[in-house]
Amino acid sequence: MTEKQEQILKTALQLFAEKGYDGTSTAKVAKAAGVSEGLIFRHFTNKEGLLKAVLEQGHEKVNQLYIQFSQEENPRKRLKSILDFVFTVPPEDHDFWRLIYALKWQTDTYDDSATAPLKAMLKGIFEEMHYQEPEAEAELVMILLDGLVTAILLRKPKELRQVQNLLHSRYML
Amino acid sequence: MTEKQEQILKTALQLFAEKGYDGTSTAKVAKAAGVSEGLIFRHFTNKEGLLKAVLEQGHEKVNQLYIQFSQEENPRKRLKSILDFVFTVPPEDHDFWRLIYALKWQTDTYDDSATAPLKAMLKGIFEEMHYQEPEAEAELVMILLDGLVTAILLRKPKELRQVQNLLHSRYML
DNA sequence: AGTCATGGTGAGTAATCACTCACAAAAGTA
DNA sequence: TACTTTTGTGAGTGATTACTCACCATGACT
Repeated sequence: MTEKQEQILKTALQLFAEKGYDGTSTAKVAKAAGVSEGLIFRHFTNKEGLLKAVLEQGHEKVNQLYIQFSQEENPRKRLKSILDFVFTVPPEDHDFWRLIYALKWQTDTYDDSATAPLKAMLKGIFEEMHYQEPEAEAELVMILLDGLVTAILLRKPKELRQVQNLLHSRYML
Repeated sequence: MTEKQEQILKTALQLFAEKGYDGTSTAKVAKAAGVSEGLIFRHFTNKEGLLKAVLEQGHEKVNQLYIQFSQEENPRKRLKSILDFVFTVPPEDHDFWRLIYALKWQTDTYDDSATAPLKAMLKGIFEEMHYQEPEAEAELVMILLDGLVTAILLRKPKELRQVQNLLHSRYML
């Protein structure tokens, strides 16, 4: 991976997250990255290939995250680390999450295989914690996480801290 | 409002929701609506004007919804009607909500003035119900509703019914 | 030194983009 | 009927789109 290649990926992520995939031309990416437009196609074949490359490097981070969660010693700590993570998503990852969340609404892109492992983990957690309906509870938390990430990424509500405390007490964390 | 005008709005909503605003050209809208492209600009000035017109007719429905919620006789019923609404969003309105949710991620479009009245209503509900932190609780429900709509519009999880029951018992509805 | 793969450029390309405009049909008004 | 306004068309417009390609530079291997 050359320096210019990394620069392209970094710039593309930035612009895709900010203006949307369809709203960002390869010409703009090239210009902002300080690179000729042809180079994008040399390395990534086409615009879709560029998007895939951008997403791929992000997905590695996500997988590491799942591993990190699963290594907590008991279900309660696992749930806490998952929940607390979304309240403190690293700002340098905001662009990536923004892009992911924006792309969800593009019909031909959506695919929930990326979230399936998390859902399975949550179900396991609630089974271990002897909840009556672990599956539904897991789905509810998935829905909650989704809403939380959305709020944090684009509304940044001032009551976040209190919401976090509310959830801690509700799940006894 | 002429027949062709309505046809344009209907088609635009459909395509914007499906392919995104940036992913839909005025030429495609015109063709799908069975109308000359020039007519779009005659009636709506430009593409942005078309989007605004599409959104406006949707917002009327939303305001009626708020009125409907507020007319419930007590806070518990108000909360129930809000919560139950999202579980049964009319399919004919799905395109509108899809568009709204997709546009949220477009930086230059987002504006939470449309959701502020709902948040205020929720706060009032939890105050009347003597919750300890009505503001935070309202924010949490806003976040939940956001996640719920997302799930219903594009994942349609099979445990929806159970999630609804879970929420009913959790808020004692 | 010579060869070759790889990285990088910039000027092309046809197609599509949002938008305009001269014009005509239709509808309203007197 | 005659006049005006509104609705509608379709062939334009220049700019931008994703993408190609002939060409050059660099460095590694023989």
